[in-house]
Amino acid sequence: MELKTVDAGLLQSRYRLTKQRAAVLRALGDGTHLSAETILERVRSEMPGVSLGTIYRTLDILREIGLVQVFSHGGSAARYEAALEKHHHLLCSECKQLTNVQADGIAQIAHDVAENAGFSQIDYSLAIVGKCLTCAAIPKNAVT
Amino acid sequence: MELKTVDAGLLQSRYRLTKQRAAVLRALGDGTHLSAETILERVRSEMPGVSLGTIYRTLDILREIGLVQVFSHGGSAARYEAALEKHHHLLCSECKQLTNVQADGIAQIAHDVAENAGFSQIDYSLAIVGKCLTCAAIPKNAVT
DNA sequence: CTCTCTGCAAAGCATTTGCACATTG
DNA sequence: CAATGTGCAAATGCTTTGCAGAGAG
Repeated sequence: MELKTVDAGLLQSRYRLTKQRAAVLRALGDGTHLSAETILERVRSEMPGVSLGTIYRTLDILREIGLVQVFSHGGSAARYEAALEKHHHLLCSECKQLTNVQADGIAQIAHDVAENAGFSQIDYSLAIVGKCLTCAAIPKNAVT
Repeated sequence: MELKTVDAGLLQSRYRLTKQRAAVLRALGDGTHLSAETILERVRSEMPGVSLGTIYRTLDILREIGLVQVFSHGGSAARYEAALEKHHHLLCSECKQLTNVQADGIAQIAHDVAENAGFSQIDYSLAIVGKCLTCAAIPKNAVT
């Protein structure tokens, strides 16, 4: 992801390009599925004093503009990542590891269903949950 | 959904069939996408004094046994419903109304992707988010 | 009778928000 | 300079939990 593209995205919107927002974008650039807390740490490493509130506010704006994709499924903290290309998520129910996957055909189905219901501004996300190879190999009573 | 089936499900497990659990099952029987709070109200109408903690504990057990399906997407409260048949969800981003939809073809795709990754015990859920007809008709600056 | 469950209230966690000051364009 | 963004800390909302007494099998 080019930072210029990102900056442009921000600039085209009614939002200002601040140091903090640039830092959040940089933090997102080289990682996937980061929690707000992790992003805060990354941003603080180069800019101490940034607050968690700002991280959340920024992430929300970025999501609104379409630069960030959020994975929020189940009770735990949401995960954020740069919106590079549409993809879906494979989540291990045991170790909670998230993997990006392509799943062609979903777009068509989702749009059909949504348009049929009269919905507009359609988005969709498929979460596939299961037990990954590694976790499947671990006996139930294994001591961690 | 037959209550007997449900009871059997509970009995087959290591869990006891208490008045509260039966009441939660009854509350779920004739509704969809209920929040824990709503379920609490319903249960209390016939059994005052039940606590929210018990509702959550019960719902979690029912989910574990497979009698209840949970929809938990984004920040707001989770929604619970009896696990009748596999379906997906259409969520209005404005009014948060949830609708069940069928989406054939997803099962195949999800299984292919997951098996390809070596996953087992596969489950999946597709959430389609958009703006419903009603909300699309409301102008942005409408005064509520 | 023993083991599990419940109500209560407090705690926990992720996220949001009000406010006065700092910063951007 | 006017409008927007930020840090801080308190508030919120949903969910979980410890505990002592109640209930199921």
